Amino acid sequence: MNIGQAAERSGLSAKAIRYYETAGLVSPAGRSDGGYRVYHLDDIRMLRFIRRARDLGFSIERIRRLLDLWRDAGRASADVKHLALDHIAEIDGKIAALAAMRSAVRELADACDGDHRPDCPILRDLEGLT
Amino acid sequence: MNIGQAAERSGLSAKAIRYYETAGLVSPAGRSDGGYRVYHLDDIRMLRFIRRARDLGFSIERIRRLLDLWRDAGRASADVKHLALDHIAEIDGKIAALAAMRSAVRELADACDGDHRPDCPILRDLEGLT
DNA sequence: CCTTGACCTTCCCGTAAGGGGAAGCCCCAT
DNA sequence: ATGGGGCTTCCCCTTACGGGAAGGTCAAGG
Repeated sequence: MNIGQAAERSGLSAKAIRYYETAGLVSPAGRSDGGYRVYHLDDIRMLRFIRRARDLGFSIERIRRLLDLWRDAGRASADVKHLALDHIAEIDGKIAALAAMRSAVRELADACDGDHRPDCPILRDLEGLT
Repeated sequence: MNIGQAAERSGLSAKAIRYYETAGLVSPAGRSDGGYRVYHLDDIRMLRFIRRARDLGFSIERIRRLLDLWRDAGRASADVKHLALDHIAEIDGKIAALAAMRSAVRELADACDGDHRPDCPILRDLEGLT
């Protein structure tokens, strides 16, 4: 099947599939006589794997390692778990940073009347308290 | 003062200051005879404003609007508050997305023994349940 | 006066993960 | 054979800068 069909069946875009190929995530697809990329069911399975991992927020680099483990019948589940825990730690870091910003902005917004007058604690904070 | 001093006093990098200039966030700095950018105390105040806003996660585009309001003596605090609330909504969206990923990955990781054996629910999930 | 070294300038490339779109083949049906 | 999709590669765009090259400027010291 062609890339359009592969995209539809995997839930990825054709652009993304080509990108994964150039990024070395998937090995170059075979080509038809006319130069079209050709995909088989095994490829679709791998593309769906990638899609699910992307949905879970895994980076391309980590997905590369997940795929390596997936293909390695002798893998240790500990290695997979380690990747997942690293990913969680990264997410936690991002959430913490966002939550800190959120509460700071929230406090400023709460202190702001939000009326037609120009006086605003938000701007006063940004101006600097020093 | 030169850009290095301005950077030090504002807490920004010289690169960032030049970037804000090309991005139209700040008006082009005056130049010395030798072509160096020259900054005054007012500029430092604005740069610190930008830095604080960046620390709070505001995008360049929103900071542009914040600066417009800051300079507008006749502004309504409601407009500033609106920008802040928009920002909070954006942060909330990101946090929600990250939290959803986190809990999904967490569940998979919890279900994984993490031993030397190859069997792993994480990979089974990524493979697709269908 | 000259040199050194720190500082500054512009310019270009790189980031993550693709999206958008152009120019040009390929393929199938009519 | 022709029309219209689908496919190809290629290049630019995104965020908010960081890194580094090539070269100009400035102040201090010999």
